[in-house]
Amino acid sequence: MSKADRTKQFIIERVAPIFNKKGAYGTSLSDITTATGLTKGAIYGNFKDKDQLALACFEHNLKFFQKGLYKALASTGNAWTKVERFFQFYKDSFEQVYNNGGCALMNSSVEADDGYPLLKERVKKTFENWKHELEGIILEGQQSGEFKAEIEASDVANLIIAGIEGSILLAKSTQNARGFHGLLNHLKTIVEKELKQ
Amino acid sequence: MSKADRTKQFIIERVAPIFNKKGAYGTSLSDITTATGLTKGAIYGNFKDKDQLALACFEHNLKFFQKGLYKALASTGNAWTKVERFFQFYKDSFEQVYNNGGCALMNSSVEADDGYPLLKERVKKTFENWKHELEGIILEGQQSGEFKAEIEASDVANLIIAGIEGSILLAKSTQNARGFHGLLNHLKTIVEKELKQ
DNA sequence: ACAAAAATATACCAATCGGTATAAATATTC
DNA sequence: GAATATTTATACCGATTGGTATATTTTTGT
Repeated sequence: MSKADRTKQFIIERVAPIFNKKGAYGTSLSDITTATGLTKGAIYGNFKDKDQLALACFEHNLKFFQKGLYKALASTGNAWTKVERFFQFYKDSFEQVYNNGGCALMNSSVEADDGYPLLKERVKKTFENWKHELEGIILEGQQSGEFKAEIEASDVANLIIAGIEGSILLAKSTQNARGFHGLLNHLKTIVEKELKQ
Repeated sequence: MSKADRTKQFIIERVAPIFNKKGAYGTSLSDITTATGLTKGAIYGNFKDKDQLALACFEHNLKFFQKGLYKALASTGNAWTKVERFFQFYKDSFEQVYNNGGCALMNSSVEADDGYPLLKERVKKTFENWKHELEGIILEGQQSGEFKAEIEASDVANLIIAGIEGSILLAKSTQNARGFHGLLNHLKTIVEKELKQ
């Protein structure tokens, strides 16, 4: 790993939480130099411009979620266990998400929605990918006879995503972490009823 | 209505959608003067500073939702009809919300979350008020025997809010309006099952 | 350890930012 | 319609913005 690669990584790690909190527009170059202790020269030596750094930080913030998703997916056990592990991941990491500025996907979506076409496309793809993975688990459960055959996997996947994102927004807005866990439990119970035979 | 009041209103109406789309940080004074056709002098003659204008625009954007909420609440009929009308309001106005930059409450929450303490507090209060109103309908339905006595009104209110907000986010991010209506129907069915005797 | 290459710091740029003092123009009141 | 009060336009302010050319320092390969 070259010096440049290490510095790149260092910058991303320091700056990613700030981008998530203040947004790409809201974070200034001086925010970036202060947070890293580096000068503009170093920043622009490693990233072409602010947009590219913002994109790299988005990917970094997303990795956290993707790891959790794939860990749940890769877990042994039946389909419901996987869904359950996925919910558990959100329960376990809520505090960290809360302190990191909230869900990076939601934040980026809101900021990119009416501008930033590149980031907007990345957000879209990530949501679609997320949905696709959840759908996969549900279909798996249907094929094994664990879940009801008549339910629409796509609908339940959407419900889970919308429910989780909405819960994060509500909990963060009202500064109510306990409410988040209650909501997630409620959502899990609903999904369980919809899926299980 | 004085000239100033009319101008204030004119500015708010022109600028509110821009604030909702680009955010308070993201909207510049030149955006504002371009959108209104007025000069800085006129803007600052009617609003103390950009923050005050941003707050006024937030209130304006919110009025739209509040009107829909209270119209559903004030409607005649039993509790479930009110809940149903509330869902219907979101179905009816989704296109407009979509074109206006999404849910103002979500957008403001995301931007204000780590900064803007004044706006953050307004967002929090609005969510809490929203929840309180929904809770009221549910309790009303429980008292009349229309809804199950054992369910927790607060939990269902939270679920409705989180579900709707999450649905807006998902639909807007993936540019899938049909998905929004599907999600809302799904959510309504779930809520119906939870509430009704 | 030395030379070449790469990475970082410094000093600067034009453009734009939010905001204001003042002059001009427009409403309002009588 | 004239006098006054209010509203809007003009011209400017210092500060900050993202970005860059160049000098200096630090890695790296030998």
